[in-house]
Amino acid sequence: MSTADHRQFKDRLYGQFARLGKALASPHRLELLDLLAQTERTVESLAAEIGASTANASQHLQALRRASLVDTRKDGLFVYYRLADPSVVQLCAALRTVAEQRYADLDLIVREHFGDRSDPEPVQMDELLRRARKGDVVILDTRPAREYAAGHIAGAISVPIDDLQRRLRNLPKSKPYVAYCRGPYCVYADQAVSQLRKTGRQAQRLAGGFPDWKSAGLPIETGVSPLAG
Amino acid sequence: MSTADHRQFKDRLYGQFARLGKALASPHRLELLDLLAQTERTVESLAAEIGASTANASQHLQALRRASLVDTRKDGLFVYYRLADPSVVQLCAALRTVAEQRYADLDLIVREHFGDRSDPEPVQMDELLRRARKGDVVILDTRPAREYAAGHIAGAISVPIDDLQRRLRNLPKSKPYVAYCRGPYCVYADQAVSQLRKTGRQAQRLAGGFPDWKSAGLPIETGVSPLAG
DNA sequence: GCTGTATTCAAGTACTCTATTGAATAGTGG
DNA sequence: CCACTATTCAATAGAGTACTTGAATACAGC
Repeated sequence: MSTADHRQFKDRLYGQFARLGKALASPHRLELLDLLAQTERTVESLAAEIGASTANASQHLQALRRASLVDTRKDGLFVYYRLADPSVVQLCAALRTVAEQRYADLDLIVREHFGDRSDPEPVQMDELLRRARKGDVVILDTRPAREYAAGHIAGAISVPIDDLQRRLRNLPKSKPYVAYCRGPYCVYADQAVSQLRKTGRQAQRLAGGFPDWKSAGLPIETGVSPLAG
Repeated sequence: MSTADHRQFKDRLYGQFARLGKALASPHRLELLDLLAQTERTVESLAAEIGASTANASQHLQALRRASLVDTRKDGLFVYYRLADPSVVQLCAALRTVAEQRYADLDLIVREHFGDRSDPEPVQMDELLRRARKGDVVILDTRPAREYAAGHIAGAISVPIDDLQRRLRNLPKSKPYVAYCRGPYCVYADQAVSQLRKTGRQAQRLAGGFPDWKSAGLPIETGVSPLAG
């Protein structure tokens, strides 16, 4: 166990950790991970969502795969990418936490885009769980139907944000609403809350998104909604 | 809230997160963060420990500072670097967790350097806490005295690994030992366990290091040992 | 086997990051 | 004020990365 051996060990050890760091060093790759935290998806659909060419998205996805952060599954013509491990979600959450603690810029960017989000206050996850158990709340999943089908908060109904206006008439006016979406920086839930409140309904957004709920070990379901349409 | 606005928002948002990723993309910087998780240190001392030139270490430290992961304090001729926030420790821990889950290489590298660590089994943190409360264990902090002074497990005594051989005669032979150090990939605790067992003592290492213990919110103390010498 | 499509590969250019070297800066102690 | 030291800055060459373009691959359906 010479000094040189020891140095070589540390270089190799931290070299492995840096593989992960390198994979996290690109805005596009981080956005891809956030999308894959919802559900597996094809290259083309991911490329369209992040506003990059298919070839470029494919390259980034392969970089993530080389870093063992994602896996693939082939189905006919399509290659589906998915997160390789639940711990990846927690790694992304840890990144988010540090950024929120330390980057004033982040707060500025978010305020500029969302306006002041402090009214109404978001509902915390444990509070939503309590209210859901008492049954005095309607939980809206505002994500695309595919993502709802791949997993959603137990008891939530699927109302993709683009369908909300059309389906408003079928939603009760008396009950309070809690809307959620992909995560704290996703706009869907904010838009849903805004639309619901315009119609006189009581509505708040959930503090986190579905991945946060899931990795906290709170109750989830999969499959399509019996009320869908 | 046009599509273009939305894209610009996401680009800026993930750009901020990627600042963190970029900072984590270098083996040297990750090693520096692990060292700073123990205590604040000067540039030169960090440079020597990671085996890099002072100028090079300084550059990496400045990169970490630009990413807001570390802060500095000037004292006379020396600049002391320290972690900017406890959440940084948890970010490093999240990196470690994913690497352990996904990288078989990591396990190989560790086995090659440490040999088979499964004998004796490391003690988990909650178990050590229980045993410490009953008082039937001697907790050894094998890190350099400076790091012990900056913070250590409550009740631990400071025996830097280089002093252990010399101080063996003053350590009781009847009690069981638990040694800890900087973290799971630090050799000090393993070396201490090996030396203690050679003298017929019962000894195990702690599963994590001091930063893990601290960020788990378990009891800690600061200051020099009354028994030091 | 042929056609059409999703994905990957390969090549090229522009850009960024890394480590080294030697000089510049800022502060201490005489 | 001077000598000394810890740290940072500046300049460099080399390595690695990002995005684009166009071709190659692999598979489904006919």
